[in-house]
Amino acid sequence: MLDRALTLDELLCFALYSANNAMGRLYRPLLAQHGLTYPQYLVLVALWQRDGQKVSDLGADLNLESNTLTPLLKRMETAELLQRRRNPKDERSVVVTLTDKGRALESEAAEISRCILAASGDEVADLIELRDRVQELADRLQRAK
Amino acid sequence: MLDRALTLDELLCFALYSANNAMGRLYRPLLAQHGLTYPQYLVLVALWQRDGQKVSDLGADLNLESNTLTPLLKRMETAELLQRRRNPKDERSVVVTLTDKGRALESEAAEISRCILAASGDEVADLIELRDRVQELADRLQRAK
DNA sequence: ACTAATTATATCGCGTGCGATTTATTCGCC
DNA sequence: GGCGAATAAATCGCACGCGATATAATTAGT
Repeated sequence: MLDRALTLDELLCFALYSANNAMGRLYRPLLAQHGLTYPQYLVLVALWQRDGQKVSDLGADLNLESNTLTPLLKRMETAELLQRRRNPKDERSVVVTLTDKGRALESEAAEISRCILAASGDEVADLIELRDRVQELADRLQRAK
Repeated sequence: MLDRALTLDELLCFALYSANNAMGRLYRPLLAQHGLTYPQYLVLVALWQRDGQKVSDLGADLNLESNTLTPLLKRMETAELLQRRRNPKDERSVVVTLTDKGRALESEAAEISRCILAASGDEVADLIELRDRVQELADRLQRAK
């Protein structure tokens, strides 16, 4: 019943940590061509799917809070990828909206995904199953909090 | 053959990103009790398995480089978890060795793993299979670089 | 044995993640 | 309608990851 310290290779958390870092290293040069970072790209993906979200909505999508999102979104606003405006109906919240430039990048995204897919090798069906299993784990860990 | 931008839910990279963040949030309070951060814990795991490694060896274990490891190891040295000494045989390299304090923490590690395991829920066999699949992916991404 | 190339760490700057706290706005209750 | 509680962002500080570069030690080639 687990009475010793596990090795790196035995740790699920380390596999996730390694895979996430490796994924980031793969995305970095592809995204840098468009002046994006990895989390900025994820924000764009969320906004392509549904534009005009509040900061807290984006936080729910990405499992992040304003302490991470606010500075990130400000940098993206400076890069003219999106706009941040106080909601007139409720001045507490801030609505995030894509600019033309931010929307235009969507057409480049498929090419990036193709590059990642190629590097991930393997059968697409296997990757999809892996994705779903990892996402289930993420959800379980989230709830365990 | 993938002619559109994927949604967040479709992205394997986002599943990994979420799971890794969630894992970190779960570990944080457990590790904080011992004054550790998540990557510091991974360094300890590597050293418990094999003490007296060079910085570059640790880098190979963890897939990190000196730009990340050097400051991290310095903080751990300040916390008296380990020692950093130039190798007398080759003054370019630095050998990292656990202190008694760093070694002593190994006995606490099993308890931490038990907490994480509990939060990960599910069958242990499933988690092991997931870990291996994620690790395979990490290796594939690493090689694709 | 000199020197260029290589190797091993270290340094620097930037963009996250996140705990802790603050500020601004709205809601709830009397 | 006034006021304390709740809600939404923002701010601050710290520890990563990593690209780019610098520094120091060793090796290789002649």
